[in-house]
Amino acid sequence: MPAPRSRPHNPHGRAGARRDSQELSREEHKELTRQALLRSALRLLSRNSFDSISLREVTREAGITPTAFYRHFDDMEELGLVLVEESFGSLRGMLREARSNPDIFNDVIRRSVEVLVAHVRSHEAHMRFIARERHGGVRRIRRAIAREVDLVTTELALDLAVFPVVGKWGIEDRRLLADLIVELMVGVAADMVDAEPGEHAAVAQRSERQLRLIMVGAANWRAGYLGRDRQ
Amino acid sequence: MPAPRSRPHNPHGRAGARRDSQELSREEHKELTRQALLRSALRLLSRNSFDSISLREVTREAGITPTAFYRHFDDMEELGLVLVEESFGSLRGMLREARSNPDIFNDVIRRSVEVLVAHVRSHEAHMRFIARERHGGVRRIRRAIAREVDLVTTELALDLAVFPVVGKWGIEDRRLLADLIVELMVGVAADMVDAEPGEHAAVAQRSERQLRLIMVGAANWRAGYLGRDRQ
DNA sequence: TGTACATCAGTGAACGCGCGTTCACTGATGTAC
DNA sequence: TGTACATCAGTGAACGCGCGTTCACTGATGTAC
Repeated sequence: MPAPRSRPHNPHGRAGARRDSQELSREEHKELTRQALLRSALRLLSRNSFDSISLREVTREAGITPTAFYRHFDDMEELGLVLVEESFGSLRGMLREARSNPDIFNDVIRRSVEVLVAHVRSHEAHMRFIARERHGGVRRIRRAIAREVDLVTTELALDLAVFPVVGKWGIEDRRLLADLIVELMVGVAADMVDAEPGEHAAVAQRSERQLRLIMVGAANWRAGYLGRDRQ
Repeated sequence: MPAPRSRPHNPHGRAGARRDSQELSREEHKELTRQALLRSALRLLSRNSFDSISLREVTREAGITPTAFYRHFDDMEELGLVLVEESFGSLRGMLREARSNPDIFNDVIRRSVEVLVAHVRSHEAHMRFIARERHGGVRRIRRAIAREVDLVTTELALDLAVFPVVGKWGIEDRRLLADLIVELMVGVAADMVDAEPGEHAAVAQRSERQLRLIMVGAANWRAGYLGRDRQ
């Protein structure tokens, strides 16, 4: 006869079950489980792509039964869309700050790369998810990521207005430049999450130099180069 | 009682079974089936990522039984690696030609973009596969794609030696530039396979202008910009 | 040319397994009085 | 403060299904004589 379990459905059990149940409200407890599901999915996504991980795997990893999943998300796709939001949540703020902070105005390029590198290090799983699913097999997730990348690009294009030379360009040309920079940044993030931690510095240095090359191009850009004659 | 089938295992049956069996050797017939498996996988990969399509789906699409798959490949991963080879096979030759052909030397940028765009149009499924699996969930396939992209980059870096200004750079700096260009090109291919055909021209024009911006950067590049002081 | 035999691409049944989703349920937490 | 009841996060059994891989097989193609 198995010993009776007084608390049969606390997924945060492991070590702290009793404390959880004594200290957390039902609402807080539910939120913890939700976070556990999201973290579990991210963990599985570091080895597989989104459309190949299963609802059951995620719940197993989170320590709850498959059925309980539906208390938190309608299906896996909804969970995936939340992961997209999470992934861009803090990143956009940090990038904007890196560009606007007057202290670092003098070397925006180096600082922007540093911010990105730091973000990739501290949010590795999220960034890998973005790199993996940006062109992945789930249309709605691809679209959600494209929308977020688009927002970052638009913000960068606006911020470029305060820079010398580039600031005098039209918004369309600034967007072209912003698009190029963002594409490079996404590529750098993708390279980093796939590289050994020891290679991070080399990847960062390479991308910084590439970014400088782009800026040299921008600084020496004349209307003719851009094919304005076609507009 | 079902009618007896005189040719029970010709997967190319559909319309031409009799002709196949009369005209093709066993070896040729096997090759046709192999091609059918590869094409079926590509078709499925336009909607899902590699690690979520199943061996059974591929054989169903190809019109053979699951068991027969093993006459052609050890497992799905081996088939995937063949797809990587196929995807880069013709592309590398075309890109090299676009750069070396003297007739087009005068506008290498425009012609390179045109070649890429034409290739994406005519090999859409292959290019989507590359974009999707470049950061996808199967390590060996990621590695195989990275190796191929690396080869393209190395070849471009070598060919850049014959260009004015850039030709005088060291191989490392040329590789940095080549890497930037290839990253942009891969991004363009990924954008195109995800875009409506009607948007292809706009994507191509945007990338051509971005490529010109990079070239302006290269033309005006001085050692100091590159952070040579660190080497 | 015909015959006897070898090869091997493709078949079809079978296996154990993990999947997503349903359902009625349990029992701790929360609320009304 | 205590009691009776409502809520609802998580349970566990059950379902039908598609999966990868095994196995012994079939019969057309290929080869030796």
